[in-house]
Amino acid sequence: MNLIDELRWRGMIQDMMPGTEEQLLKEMTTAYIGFDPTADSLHIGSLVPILLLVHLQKAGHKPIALVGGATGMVGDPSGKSEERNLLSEEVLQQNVAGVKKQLEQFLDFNTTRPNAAEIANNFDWFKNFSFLNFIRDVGKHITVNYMMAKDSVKKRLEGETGMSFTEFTYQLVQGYDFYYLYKHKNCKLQMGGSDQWGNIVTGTELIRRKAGGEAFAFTCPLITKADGSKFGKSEKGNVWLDSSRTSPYEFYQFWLNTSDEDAARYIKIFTFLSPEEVNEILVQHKGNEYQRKLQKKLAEEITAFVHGRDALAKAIQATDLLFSKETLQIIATLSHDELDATLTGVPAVEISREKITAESPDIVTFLAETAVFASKGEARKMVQGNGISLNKQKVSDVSAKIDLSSFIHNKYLFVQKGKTNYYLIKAV
RNA sequence: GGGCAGAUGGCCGAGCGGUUAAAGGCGACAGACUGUAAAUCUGUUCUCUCACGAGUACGUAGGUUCGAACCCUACUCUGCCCA
Repeated sequence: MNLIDELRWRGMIQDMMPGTEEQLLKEMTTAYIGFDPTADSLHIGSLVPILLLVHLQKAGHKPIALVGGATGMVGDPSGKSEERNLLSEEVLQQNVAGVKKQLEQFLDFNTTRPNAAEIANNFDWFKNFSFLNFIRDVGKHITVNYMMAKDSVKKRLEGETGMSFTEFTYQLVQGYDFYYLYKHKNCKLQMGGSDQWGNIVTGTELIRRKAGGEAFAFTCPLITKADGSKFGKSEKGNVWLDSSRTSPYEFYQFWLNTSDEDAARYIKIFTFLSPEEVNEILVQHKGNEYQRKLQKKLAEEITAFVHGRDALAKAIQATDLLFSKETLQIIATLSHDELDATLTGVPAVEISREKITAESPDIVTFLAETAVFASKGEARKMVQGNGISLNKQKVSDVSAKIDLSSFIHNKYLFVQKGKTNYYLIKAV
């Protein structure tokens, strides 16, 4: 299978410019994707573009990951119904550094290879590009009529929030990136999410008009969930690639909870499994959905890709322990150190032993103090609503007292909020 | 610079002098059912309080009134139109 065939099979191609496939078959092609430095870590929404670059490199082409130090200063209006707030320069620089570091994990930068990956920051070519020069050199080639026809612009003109000149300019800035990379890196292909199509096409247009060159593009569909809710959110918010923000355990859990319908699509998109392997899993899954082999495989593959095999092993250990029917019995057989090691990544809170002995607080106070809940009121509602378990035992009595005897090994207390959210409380 | 419209809880959106902590929807969380799914049904969803209750809140600051999200004034911000 060639690259495009494979990506098509995986469901990763939405739109493609004519000639793209031929270009990729003809020669080693340099291609790029831009990443927005809106935070100092990428989240799983960026996983698809990352994977596109990885697939591209595996197919023998040369990937460039572009960090938008400059475009991040402007703000992409695509898919946004409102004007964005500008990030300060310091924040932006931190973010660029963080994002860069993460991207480096996923691609092969070994310069002995002809298709070694590269990282670029568009701030490098924009920082000394004056406004006047920009509007003369770049702006002159694209008509306002053309720019206004873009969906991202049209929507905002029709909407009621309007659009600043800054964001209106965005497509030109990004378009120039493509032109610049075309000129200086012989980069002929840009990829991205389907929301980027308009911006990308402005780039190819600029290359055509300004350089008389031909450049190509394809986009992948935005990841959706079958129930229509937003992909990439857990009850704690974004799912990040940075393990200090979202632990491998939480990351693994996120994927494990994918619905059947979604998982069947995701396994093609987010893993490198071959069609045969995927088919086999789908066949095994059918009729045995309760075993959730599909979700497990999905979670394993992605967690290993992002966090490595060791982290995956720990995530599975913790999962097996917490969601087992014999959690308590197993724990009884483990030493403190073994427990600590097994439960890496499970949200943990420490509380002083003296405090518990001295106060033996009621469960509501206790849960509020250990930060499982923000307030007593919230904790109370949840206990009354039958949503809290201590050491796997439902507790619905608001006045229940907590003392050291509640702790396993005199040290560990498992608080469960709902069915799936565990907090480990350690008495120290 | 001038005219017009608007600013309500995480979001959308009703309310237009007392019965409004503010309809409805979305989102979020929980319960039931299940497979740690999905769909469905139920409950919760400003803060504090065991609770009775209390405190804040409808862009900001004043004012009118027994009483204001609702009326008046000024200001701020947003959009539209004109110059």
